[in-house]
Amino acid sequence: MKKIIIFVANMNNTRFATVIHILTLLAKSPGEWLSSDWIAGSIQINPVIVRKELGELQDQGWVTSRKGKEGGYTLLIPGKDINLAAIYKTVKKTDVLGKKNLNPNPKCPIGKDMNKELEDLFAEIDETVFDALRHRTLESFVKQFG
Amino acid sequence: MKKIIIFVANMNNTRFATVIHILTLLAKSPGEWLSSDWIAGSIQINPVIVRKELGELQDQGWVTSRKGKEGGYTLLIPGKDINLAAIYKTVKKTDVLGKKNLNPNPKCPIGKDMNKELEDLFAEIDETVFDALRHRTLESFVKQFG
DNA sequence: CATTAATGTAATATGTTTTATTACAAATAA
DNA sequence: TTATTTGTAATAAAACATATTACATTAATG
Repeated sequence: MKKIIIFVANMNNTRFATVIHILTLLAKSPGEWLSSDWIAGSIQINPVIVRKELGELQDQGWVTSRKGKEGGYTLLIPGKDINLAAIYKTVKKTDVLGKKNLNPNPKCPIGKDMNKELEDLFAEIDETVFDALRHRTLESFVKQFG
Repeated sequence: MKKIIIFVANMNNTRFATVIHILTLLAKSPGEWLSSDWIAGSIQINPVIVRKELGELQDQGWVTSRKGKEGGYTLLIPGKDINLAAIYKTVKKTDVLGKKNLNPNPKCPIGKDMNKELEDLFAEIDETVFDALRHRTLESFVKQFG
């Protein structure tokens, strides 16, 4: 699947939950082909959303798909090779601390430098989250399920 | 200002940026009364938004206000006594990793436990962010400005 | 080779959240 | 008394997220 992404505005707030749910199901059934309809039934969301997220997971090289009868999706790599920071990055569209205001007043001595200072702070906090997620893997997450 | 909050649905994505901007301006002018209009002019957002955020900052006990001519807002406590985790908590409405899906399928062995597992993970990441923000203060943030 | 079932994706609709705006009562300085 | 400011409700507009419909394409299988 090839995509040229010009600009994606939407930050889907349930995307991390959705994607880790999808990956958990796939990791629990290695070698099997799960359909978007079946996966959607577990999450109880629309199957088109599931297919879209699976498109991103294919872009990451984690998943492949098969069309037609008996088709579906399956994991290409073991869960221990997918860490949660990488999963988060596939769905993350805004900084952890949110968005900056677009036009702080350049004539105000504070306003003119605000976004530069926030840039540094926001980047640092994002890194903190990545660090915390990096040492966790899909495998360790999946192991928690009975 | 007393409020009974039944349920607040809105998570304003620029709220952290807005609130830290407001607090920075107040901290840079100790003892002065800044109007919501003047503050809004620095951020270049609507003054009503500024007054709403200042309402929350008053609830925290950090700020007080004065109505009427020559009125405005001023800081009640020094910037070193306000840490960024506390600021984040005043505006935070969702977990860092986002929202959970509402109704994972209880008949699915994965679906039925998903939100419990996500709950733990999401709480842990939130704590990580609080920890990173806790050792920074408004004072240290403000000092960065020329 | 017709049928069935699945992905991939566009287009559209609906719902939710965020931000801005309008309006005005209440307060207060001068 | 006038001018100015907060506090807040109500509404509007914009942005974002999710769901739905539709259908071309692909592939297994009887």
